Amino acid sequence: MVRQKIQIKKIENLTARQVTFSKRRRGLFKKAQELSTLCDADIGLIVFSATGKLFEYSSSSMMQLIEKHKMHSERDNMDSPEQLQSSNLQSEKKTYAMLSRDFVEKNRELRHLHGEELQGLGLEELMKLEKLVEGGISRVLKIKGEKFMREISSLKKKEAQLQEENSQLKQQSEARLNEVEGKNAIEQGHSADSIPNNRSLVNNHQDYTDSDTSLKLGLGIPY
Amino acid sequence: MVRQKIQIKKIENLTARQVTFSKRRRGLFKKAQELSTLCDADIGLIVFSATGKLFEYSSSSMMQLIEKHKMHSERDNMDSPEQLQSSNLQSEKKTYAMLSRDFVEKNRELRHLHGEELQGLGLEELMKLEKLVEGGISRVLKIKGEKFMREISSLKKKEAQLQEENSQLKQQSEARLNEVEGKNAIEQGHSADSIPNNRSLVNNHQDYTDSDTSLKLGLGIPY
DNA sequence: ATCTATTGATAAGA
DNA sequence: TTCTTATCAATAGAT
Repeated sequence: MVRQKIQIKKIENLTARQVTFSKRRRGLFKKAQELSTLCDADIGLIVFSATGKLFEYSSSSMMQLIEKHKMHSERDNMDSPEQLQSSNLQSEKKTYAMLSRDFVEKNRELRHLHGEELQGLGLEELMKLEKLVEGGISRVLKIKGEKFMREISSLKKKEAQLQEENSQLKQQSEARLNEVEGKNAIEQGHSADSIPNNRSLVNNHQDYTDSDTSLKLGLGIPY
Repeated sequence: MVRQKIQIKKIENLTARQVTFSKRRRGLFKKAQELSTLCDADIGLIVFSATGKLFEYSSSSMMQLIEKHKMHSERDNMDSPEQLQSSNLQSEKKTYAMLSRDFVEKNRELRHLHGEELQGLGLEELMKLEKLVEGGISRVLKIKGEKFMREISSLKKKEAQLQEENSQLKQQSEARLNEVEGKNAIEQGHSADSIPNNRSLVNNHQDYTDSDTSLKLGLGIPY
């Protein structure tokens, strides 16, 4: 189709045929892959060269694709009168058929809920669908709202606790400052370089059990 | 690849996707047929659209081709010692498993879109779901709105037509009244009990072709 | 393999 | 769906 247009008939020259096979095979596989990607299609392509070599492409699993294909062709052909097959096999086929029918159905519903393929529907159906999707979003929003509320209230609780702890720590700190100053006043002149109050600021609920502040702290915080 | 080069990724617009699917599918089948003819290759091509519709091409018999393919893949994979099960059965089992897994998945998604089984989901997932359902309802509402608009405009058109018809019928009626009165004036005394104007009000476009009113009526109303 | 002149395929729009 | 048209992509023939 280029330097000179070619006829679509078997290429007699072996070399030319092999070259063309290689080139066009690549082109074909590429096109198959593109179609599968662009249009979300499930594609299987099997090519046997004249020499019997196998080349294949499939967008998912060739096996699955072939099974799916079998189901389809069976469904199409099976209104024929000769069902001499084992009932086991028959029931399996029925199961397949039902599964695939159901599958197609569910897919359609899914696409509708996603807002696709709506052009063919009537006003009645669209309004039903609207109710359905509305119901869906309202429930989604409800759950989301509840989650947010829970998260917010838990955060508020934590905030309150932290503020409480904070103010109590301030009181504690001031109390200690007063205490230290008092002691310094009493011990004035006895030992000038003593450092009696280098404990950590928190984790001291056992200390000063006579202090109102420490008591509240120990009760209010679970961890 | 044309008016504008496109990215090879899923086409999001449904209509565009369907159109592209249709065009490229044809192109792909043509290329497959050409390769088969030119290079004497045995080719099978199976395409499932996103909606589950099957399209297929094969240069010989699809069944034969699939059998041939099975033999090849078996030779490649089955050099293991234990081929207790027929590969046929194995592949069928796998297909079952995949189908049912897919089925469960789709059902879960459906229930989520319906707003069910949301308790286990995290905030992130819920927000994604909200977007999804929002997109769905907005598309549903868009289509519904368009339908309503079309219906409304068609109703308005009909209303205008009916009003036009109405006013013309009024004119006609008055014209006839005048005519009758005129005739009565002329025929006064000749035959007192004649009833010359008891034809139906509508469906008389052939009558009074010399009357301006009737002429307009005949032109303006299509039925 | 690589190069290109040409034909073929096709995206966008009607 | 089908047609048209402007472009991009595939590829026949040569090297």
